[in-house]
Amino acid sequence: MTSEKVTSLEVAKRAGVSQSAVSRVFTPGASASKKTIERVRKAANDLGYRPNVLARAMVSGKSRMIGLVVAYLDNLFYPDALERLSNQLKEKGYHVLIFMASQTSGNVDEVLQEIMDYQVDGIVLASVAMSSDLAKDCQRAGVPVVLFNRSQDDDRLSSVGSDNVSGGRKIADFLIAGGHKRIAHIAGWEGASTQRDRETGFLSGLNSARVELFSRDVGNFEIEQAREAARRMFDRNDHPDAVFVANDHMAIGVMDVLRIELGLSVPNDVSIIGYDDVSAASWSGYSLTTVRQPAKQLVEETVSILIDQIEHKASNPRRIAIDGPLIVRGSSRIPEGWKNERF
Amino acid sequence: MTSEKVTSLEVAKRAGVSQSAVSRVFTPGASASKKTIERVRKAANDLGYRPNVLARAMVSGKSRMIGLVVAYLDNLFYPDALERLSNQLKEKGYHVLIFMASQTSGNVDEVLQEIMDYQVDGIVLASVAMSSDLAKDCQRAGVPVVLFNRSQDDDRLSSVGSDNVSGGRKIADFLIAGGHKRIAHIAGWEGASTQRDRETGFLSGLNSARVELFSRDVGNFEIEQAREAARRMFDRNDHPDAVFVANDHMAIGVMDVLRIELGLSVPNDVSIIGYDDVSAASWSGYSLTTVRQPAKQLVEETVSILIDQIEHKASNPRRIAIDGPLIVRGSSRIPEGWKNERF
DNA sequence: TCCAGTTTTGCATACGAATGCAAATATACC
DNA sequence: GGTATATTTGCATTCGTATGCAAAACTGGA
Repeated sequence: MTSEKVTSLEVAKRAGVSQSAVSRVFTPGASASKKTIERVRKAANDLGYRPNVLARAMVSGKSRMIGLVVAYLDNLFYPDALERLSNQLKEKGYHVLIFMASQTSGNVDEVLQEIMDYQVDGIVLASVAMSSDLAKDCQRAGVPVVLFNRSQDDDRLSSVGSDNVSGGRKIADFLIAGGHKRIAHIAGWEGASTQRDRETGFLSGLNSARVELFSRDVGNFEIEQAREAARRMFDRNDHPDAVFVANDHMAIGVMDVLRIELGLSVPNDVSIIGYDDVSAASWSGYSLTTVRQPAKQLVEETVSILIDQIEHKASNPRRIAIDGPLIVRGSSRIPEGWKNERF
Repeated sequence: MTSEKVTSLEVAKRAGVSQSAVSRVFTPGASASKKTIERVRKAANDLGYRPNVLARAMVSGKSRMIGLVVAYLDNLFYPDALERLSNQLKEKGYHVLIFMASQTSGNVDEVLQEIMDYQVDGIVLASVAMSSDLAKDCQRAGVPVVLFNRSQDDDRLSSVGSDNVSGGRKIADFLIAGGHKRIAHIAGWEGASTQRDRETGFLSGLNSARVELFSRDVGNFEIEQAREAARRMFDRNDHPDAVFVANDHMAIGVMDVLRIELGLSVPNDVSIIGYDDVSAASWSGYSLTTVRQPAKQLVEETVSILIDQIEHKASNPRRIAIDGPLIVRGSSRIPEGWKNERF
């Protein structure tokens, strides 16, 4: 009745071989004769034996776990990425130990310590940054770190994201081509590199056309704060005729406020553009024009970097920015003769 | 440069004590003198020592990891629950090892085996079922299992969910009180206990009022399938004047189809009711009437059961169904004189 | 059949921390 | 101060598996 785990020793006895033989049968690349393999497999099956990953980790030094720290789980971009990440890592024989970081707060370092306690083989920080000290610790411990959808000026850290500057610029170009005159921006959390880059690209786009930003507010990547920002921004006679909202999650909240609370028409009165292309952006209720972050590729790169560093000791961090297309939908006025890149 | 993990032995040397002393300082409830505690703490700090959870797990038999299997991560109900679960477990010193199950498929058992390989102390199956054989294995291995938002007729398994029968009935009562005459249902995946229970309650409610179900289709808890179900259901002259959609995730897709593709007015032409009360249900764009699943309480119960069974050896499985209130919003015609339970 | 070369096997040890036991030390009380 | 009791300490072992090393068992060739 009580816990009875089957060990390699028991399998060994039953198969009439040594414990090492059993271990070798379950270790890819180790040498064992056909006969032993067969007998051990049989005994293992009879007893329902499976190798203990933890014990294995102790001696090999590889836990086959990847630590993931994630913040904005209510933004569907992240659950989607999480699912992909977990599946792809599973293919490679790794699994995900998950940790929540409370948004913009500074508890990330503490959480990272806890992660390291589990001897993870690698770490993914999704939309979260870490202190320089910790980065040093990770490097010292030989644990590769990948920043997902955020970058940081620390050459010990790899990062994977989309080209946010280029994305921001595309949005500006598109809005200007659409003839908008009063272009506004609702920012995410200003501490985030994604926010800074998107805004930089956006402003440089406006600047090239000698257009000034009409108004600006901050939503901190939180839907409720974005709604409030929208209310403030439109609580005056001359409101913007276009708003770039720093991600889809907030953009959706903003659209609700504009259309339902304020009775404005999107895109006739105001064009809205988001960023990410989360699934809700393509729902017909929103039909949100946005810049797509290619989640599949982002995750593939993330996994590839991790595996390279863990298994091949490729130790130089990589920084990757993948270009994402503008996905034009119904939430924005479409410039004359605009050829849709994709739908 | 290379990986240099600090061990308790090194700390011991530096502090001039034995390895056991170090261990005791870091083991709550073990005895150590003030002096040793102080010296060990100091040495540990200097060296940046932190106990290795895996080594600890080997000897104690407790990994302080909980395995979580989850399927519908695109339904925000689950990311929300995941976040709560992770946070609450963290409070208790546990962490979550996450695994994806591809929806209605049968790969859950395989995934569970992988989970057990990590010697998790407990398992949560979110919206996923397991084979009876596996349940036996878990019990034999002393690993408690909690089914979250799904139940199963196996008295070895605990389950936590809302009272779906009662919820379904509330919806029927409400629609009938609202004077609806052609009441339809779009079901989730019919293999799920939640689906069966919600529908049972719903039908029994209709039955009590001698109302027959007007039409029925299946969306399998997938938004795209729900949309198609809605198109089929409304592709005729006499369509329903009310639809109970088995969860909010699908209901939102259904509303989009009805309002935007078919030009119907909700709730004037048709009332829509969902189930879960995910955050999007309260967005003004949808304002969906729904039955709330009290996620906070559900997770609290889940954690409480797990901890009880792990730490107190309380070995009798518990089955919990928490009643959820009907949240009346704008997507449904409101009966005369209806007193809103809550908003 | 015998030998060199190759493959397979078992022994012993390591990974890092927790813990039962007995010895050593500290504390209390008279 | 002395004895009885309580607390702290170190030693040695344990958890389950992987692996270097040397012995053993095969293989093929002459």
